[in-house]
Amino acid sequence: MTIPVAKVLAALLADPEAPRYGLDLMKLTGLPSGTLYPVLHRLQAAGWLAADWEEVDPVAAGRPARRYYLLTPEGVRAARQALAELRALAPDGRAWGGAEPTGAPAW
Amino acid sequence: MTIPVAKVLAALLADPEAPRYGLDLMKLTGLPSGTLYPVLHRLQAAGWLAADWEEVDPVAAGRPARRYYLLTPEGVRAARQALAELRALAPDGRAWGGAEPTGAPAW
DNA sequence: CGGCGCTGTATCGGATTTCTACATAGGGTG
DNA sequence: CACCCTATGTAGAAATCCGATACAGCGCCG
Repeated sequence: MTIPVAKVLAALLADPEAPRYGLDLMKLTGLPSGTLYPVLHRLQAAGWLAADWEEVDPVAAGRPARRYYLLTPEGVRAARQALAELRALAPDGRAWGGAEPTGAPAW
Repeated sequence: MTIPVAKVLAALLADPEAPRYGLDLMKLTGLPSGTLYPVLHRLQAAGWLAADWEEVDPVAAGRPARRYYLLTPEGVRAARQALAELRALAPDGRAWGGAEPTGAPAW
């Protein structure tokens, strides 16, 4: 898990039913294409993400066909857990239990 | 910002007055030394972290001297903001506003 | 007294990941 | 025809992570 990957997962998880495409995710996450597309490919390879070409006539639509991405059921589970771990890492209050200060330096 | 860096900042921010040393942070964050020490060095270079050797006689103490790390005032501010951004990225509910589903694929 | 484990800090090098450019390709506009 | 927009994607350099390894001294055990 890296932060760009987490951003992509968060965007997809915002509405797990809604298919997203690359340019869409670039705007949602703020990631450049050179980061986003490799991430999407890796998520596919991991089986977290399914991809399909939009079935549209580019000429009629007046734009290139999009490649739509949707989290797999496994991807939804995994993404939820990954984000939960991230959340645990960045606590709101100082919930960082454990370990009293270990000792004072000489200063 | 990367996740290991965030872990270090979170550990230091749990009690910003408490000086921490390497092995301490390794246990708190779960990071291996090969990750932690470079992170600490980078944070120092960025001016977020101050470091000082413990002034203790290793023989008397029965252990090696520790190198204590403490967030600078700027480091505290920056760390708080960095963690706040991370938190915003991993929302609890689907607070991921903006952008309705952009369109439906053919499937 | 030799070996092992513990505390502590630290570097090296391979693998992974990020990001700045650039590439491609078609449509619309001035 | 030049230029911008949508859209996906690759190449190469730089940053980063992490397992392995290093070093050094102390204490313990047989």
